[in-house]
Amino acid sequence: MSLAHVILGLLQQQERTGYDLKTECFNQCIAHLWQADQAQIYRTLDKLEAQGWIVCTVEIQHDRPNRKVFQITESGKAEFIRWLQTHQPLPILRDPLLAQLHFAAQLPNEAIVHLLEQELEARREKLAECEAVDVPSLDDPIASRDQKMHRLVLELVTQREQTYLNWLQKAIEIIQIQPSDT
Amino acid sequence: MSLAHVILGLLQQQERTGYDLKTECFNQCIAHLWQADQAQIYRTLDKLEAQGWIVCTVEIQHDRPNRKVFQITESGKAEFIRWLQTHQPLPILRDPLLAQLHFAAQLPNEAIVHLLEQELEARREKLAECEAVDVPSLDDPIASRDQKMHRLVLELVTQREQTYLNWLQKAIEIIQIQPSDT
DNA sequence: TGCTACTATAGGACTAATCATATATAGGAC
DNA sequence: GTCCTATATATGATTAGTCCTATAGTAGCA
Repeated sequence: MSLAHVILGLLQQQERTGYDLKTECFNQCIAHLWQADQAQIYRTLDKLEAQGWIVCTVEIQHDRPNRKVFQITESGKAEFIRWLQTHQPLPILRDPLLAQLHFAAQLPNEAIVHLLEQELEARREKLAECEAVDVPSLDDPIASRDQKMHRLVLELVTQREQTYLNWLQKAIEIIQIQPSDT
Repeated sequence: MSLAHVILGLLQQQERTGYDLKTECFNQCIAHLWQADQAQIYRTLDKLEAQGWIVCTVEIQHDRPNRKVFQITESGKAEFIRWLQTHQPLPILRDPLLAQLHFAAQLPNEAIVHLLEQELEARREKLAECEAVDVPSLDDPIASRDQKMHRLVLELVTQREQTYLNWLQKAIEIIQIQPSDT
C-alpha cells in the first residue's frame, strides 16, 4: 500500500504524530498527490508500528491530549528505500464523467453541454489550486534537489488538468454543432 | 456508485447476463473507461435487482450452466436518466509514481531515471491500446451520435496518456542533467 | 488419459478508503 | 451561557473493489 510508504517517507524527514501528518502534510503539500483520511492515517500508523517500521513515544500533555510521536526505524528506512525504487502498477482511473459521456447520445445537446460545463467549472477550480502551489521553477538555480522533484510532480498534475480543460472546451464546441436529436 | 449506472446503461441497450456484461462489455469497449471485476459485476446485479431497477429471467441450458438474463425496468430507466444528467464529484487520483518522485531526491539520478523509464514503457503500452481502439473520427460524416460520444471519450483517454508520456520524457531529460548527489 | 479453456454463477476473505462519532480540554465569538 | 474551533487519538460501520475458490458440463489438445 502506497499510503504506508508515503507516511514512512514523511517520518523519515522528521518524527511526527498522526495529527501532524494530517494537518501539516496530507492537508498541505501532499494533498494534490495523495489524499488521505484522518482515520486511515491512524490505522496505517498502527500497522506500521506492528511491522516494526516505526516506533512510538508518548508525550504527555496536561492541557491537551497526549501526543503519540512516531519515529522511523532502521528496518522502516530500508523498506522505504526498497519501495522508492520499485516500479508500481499503473493506477486505475474511473472517471464518472467519461462513463456518462459514453451513454450521452440519448440526451439532448444542451443537457450534455450542461454536464460538461459543470465539469469545466470544477476542473478550473482544481487547476487554480495547482497553480496556487508555490514551488520554484525548474530553471531556478536556487531550487534544491527536493524542490525540483516537487516541481516535476506539480507540473504533471497541472498539465493533466490543463489537458482535461482543453478537451472539455473542444468537446463542448463539438456537441454544440451536432444536429439536435429531437 | 457509477458501476451500477454503467450496468444500467448497458442493460438499457439490450438484455444481458453477468457473463455477457463481463466478456462483451467490461473486457471490451468499456475496459478503458471503467474496469470491473467479475465478482463485483454479479454483486452489483444483485443490488440492482433488489432495488427493482432490473429484473431477471432464467434461461435453462442443459449442456451449460443456466443463464440469468437481466432486463432494465421502467424505474431503472428513470434512475439511469437521472444519473446521466447529474454532475458527479471529480474522481480522486492517487498515482504511486508521483508519490515516489516526491521523495526521490534521496535516490541517485540513475535510479530515478530507471523508475521513470519503467513507467514510460508501461504508459507506452497503454497508449498503444488506446490507439488500437477502432472508433470513427469526429469529422467522419458516417459516424453515429453514439460513435461520436465514444470518440470523445477515447480522445480524452488518449490525450491523457500522451500528456503523461510527454511529461515522462521531459522529466527524464531534466533528471539526467542534474548534478549527481554522490 | 490428463490438461486446459470456455460457459456461467456465486461466495468468502480481504484491502483501501470514507464517513460518522466519541473522548477531553482550552480558548474565542456572540 | 452556548456554540464553534483547535488539539489529539481512536473506533464502528460502510462502500468499492480485488483475489481466490467452487461448481459443472463441454470440447479441444497432446
